[in-house]
Amino acid sequence: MRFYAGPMSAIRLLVLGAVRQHGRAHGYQVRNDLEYWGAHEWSNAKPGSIYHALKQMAKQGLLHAHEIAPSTAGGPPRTEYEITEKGTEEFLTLLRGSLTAYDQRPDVLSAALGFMVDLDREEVLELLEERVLAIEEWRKAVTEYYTPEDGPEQLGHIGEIMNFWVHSADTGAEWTRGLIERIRGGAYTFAGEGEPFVGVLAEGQENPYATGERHAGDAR
Amino acid sequence: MRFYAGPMSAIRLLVLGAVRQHGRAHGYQVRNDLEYWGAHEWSNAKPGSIYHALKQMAKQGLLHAHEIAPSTAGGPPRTEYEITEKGTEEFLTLLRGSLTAYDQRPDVLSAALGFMVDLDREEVLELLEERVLAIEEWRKAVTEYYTPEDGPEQLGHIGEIMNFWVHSADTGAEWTRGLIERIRGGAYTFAGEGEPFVGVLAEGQENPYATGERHAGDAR
DNA sequence: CTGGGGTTAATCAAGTTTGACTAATTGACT
DNA sequence: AGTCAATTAGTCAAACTTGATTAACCCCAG
Repeated sequence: MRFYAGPMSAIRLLVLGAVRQHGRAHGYQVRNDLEYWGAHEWSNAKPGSIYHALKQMAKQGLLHAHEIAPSTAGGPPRTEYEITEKGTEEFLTLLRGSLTAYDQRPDVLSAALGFMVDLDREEVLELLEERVLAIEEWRKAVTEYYTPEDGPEQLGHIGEIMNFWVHSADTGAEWTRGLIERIRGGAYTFAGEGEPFVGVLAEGQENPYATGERHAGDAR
Repeated sequence: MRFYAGPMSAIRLLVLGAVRQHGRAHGYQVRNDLEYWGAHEWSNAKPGSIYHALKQMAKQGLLHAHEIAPSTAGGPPRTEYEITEKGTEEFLTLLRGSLTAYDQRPDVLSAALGFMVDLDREEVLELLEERVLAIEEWRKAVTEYYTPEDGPEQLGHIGEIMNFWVHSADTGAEWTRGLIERIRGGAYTFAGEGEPFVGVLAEGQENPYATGERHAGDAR
């Protein structure tokens, strides 16, 4: 059921999606877009990780690297990337998987939410319904497995750990149901429904959510 | 507000705590305890990470390594570790920080729950109250910062990302309040309250939650 | 016309995480 | 006596992440 073999962080999805929306993008542009979405707050989208992901995915044929174009706006020459056919497939696979699978890493779902409008409304609804089912199954498996024969008191305070997971699963499912309702009710503009929502910064546009001072407490 | 500089994963807290409970432990013992607590399901407590953490923390003086003792039960010779004074301090700092700080990584809180009984009941209550406050502050900062002047509709579907964080924060705070009530109501046995709950496997005791087949769906 | 500060863009070393692998010993079954 | 599987214990290369640093270029105050 795991769609992608390897560490399932959000970075690949984020970078692939950013490059895809631009058509052609260099690292700094990707970095800026992700910052615009606040991704540096809730995911590991830091410069090093972004450049690493770009190179790695270029090596794997998911991106095509256009060798150094001289910068038009100061700074060192830059490498531009375009998504390949294989990369697009990977993007869609990751996106569908991240919407469906419950792996309790909030960054993965957050990233997927940012790109969900790249799919059909109907498909997103199906995927989210599947997500709810996956959460419910997960919950059932966990509670059955971790309940000792002689009652849950046997676990002592350790039981609070399970309690916490289960609570997270339940509230996660509840939230997903809410999202399903909003989408079913006509919210947002999905693929093939006309003018898409613009989520990238145009060349030269200033970033209202620019980085710098942390503003959201200590949350990473 | 961040108590520990460096990647705030749960592994150091888990390993320090496991060694501490044993008094003296080798890597495999730690690995087994963490498995017993289900930590391999909800954290990065995999063999490689555990052995790495042991070595690293020994290098940093948090653990003292007793060089190779011949194994008494098969397998290659093993290195035993004891926690040092510095290590105990670090453990308590990490533990307090993990209970207090809201960094939305469920594994950190889970690990802390497992060790909370190593502190006084009163202190845990204070730390958890502080956690609730931290969550509320975080929420306020995020909603204020990410609300465009011309109304939240401007964000389009991207707003669902924030909505998701905020929902997680709210339900996290709610759960914490529930835990506070249970603890205040006398649940569990904390430091200095007599017979502590035994959370480690004795030498030779079989592990009822032994690893192997994944049982909890695809959750990592 | 120069040199310090900011912006653009990317690199690097150090540390961490991962999944797969190695290796030693026991015990059980031939 | 031999060997095969399971258990015990740990190592390793490859990949990933991080924070700091580098490097090119622009602007403009002095």
